[in-house]
Amino acid sequence: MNIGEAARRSGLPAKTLRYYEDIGLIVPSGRKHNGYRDYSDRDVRLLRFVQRARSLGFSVRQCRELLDLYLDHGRTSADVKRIALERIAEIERKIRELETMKAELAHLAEKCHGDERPDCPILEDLAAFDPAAAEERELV
Amino acid sequence: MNIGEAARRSGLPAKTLRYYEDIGLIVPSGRKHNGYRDYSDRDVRLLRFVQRARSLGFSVRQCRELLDLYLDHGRTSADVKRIALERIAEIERKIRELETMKAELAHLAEKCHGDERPDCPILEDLAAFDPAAAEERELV
DNA sequence: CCTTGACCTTCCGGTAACTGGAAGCTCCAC
DNA sequence: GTGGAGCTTCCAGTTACCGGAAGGTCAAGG
Repeated sequence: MNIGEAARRSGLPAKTLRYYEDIGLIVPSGRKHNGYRDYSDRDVRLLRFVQRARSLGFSVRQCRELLDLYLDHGRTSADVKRIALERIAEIERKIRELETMKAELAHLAEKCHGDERPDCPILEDLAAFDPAAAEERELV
Repeated sequence: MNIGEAARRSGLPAKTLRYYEDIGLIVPSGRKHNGYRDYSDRDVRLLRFVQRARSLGFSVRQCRELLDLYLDHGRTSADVKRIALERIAEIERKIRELETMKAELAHLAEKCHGDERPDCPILEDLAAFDPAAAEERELV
């Protein structure tokens, strides 16, 4: 099938399919006489696999690993689980980071009147930032 | 002062200071006779301001807005607060997205034995992904 | 038979916010 | 005067694509 149909069936833009071919992630089975890419049903299954993995936040590199495991019948589920747990840990780190930012911002926003006057605790906080002190807090 | 000293005092790499000059975010007050960048204490204060704002996850574009407000004594705190609240909303969106990913992954990882056998619910989930059905779920 | 429009091709540039590195100049201490 | 640290500019690479230009292909309709 043509790239457009493969795009529709996989839920990915045609541009992305070309990109995945470029980087060697998923290369269509062949080309038609006219030079058009020819995707097989299997190709579409792999594309969907990657689409789902990407939607869970796996990087393209990780998708490649997962795809390799998927296609390797000698894999162990332990290998797959390890990647998933790493991804979970990564997500948790990111969430903690965002929660910290949110708490600091919320604290500042709360103190800000948000009126027509120029005085603003948010700007004052930004302006008072001392990297040396911040580093010490991090070391504690 | 030289770029190295300004970097130390602001907590940013020298490379970043050059980058900020390139994009016109913070341009050092002048140059010395030898062509070296010359940062003033005020420049360092602005660099710290940006460093702190970046650490709260503001984009460089948003940093520019905040910096403009900081330097505009005719600003209103309402403008600043609006930017902060937008950033908070953005953070909350991102956290929700990550929480969803984490929940799905955790669910899959839990079902996976993680042993030496190849059978793996994680890979099965990825392989069974149906973009049409996923889209319908989204529309609900 | 020709045209029109949808679809396909490749290639190039841009995104955000830097980071790394090469080639070359400057300054200071020994 | 020599060595090393620090400075300069410029170019390329990172991630995962997206937008667009220039041009080939195909099927349907007049």
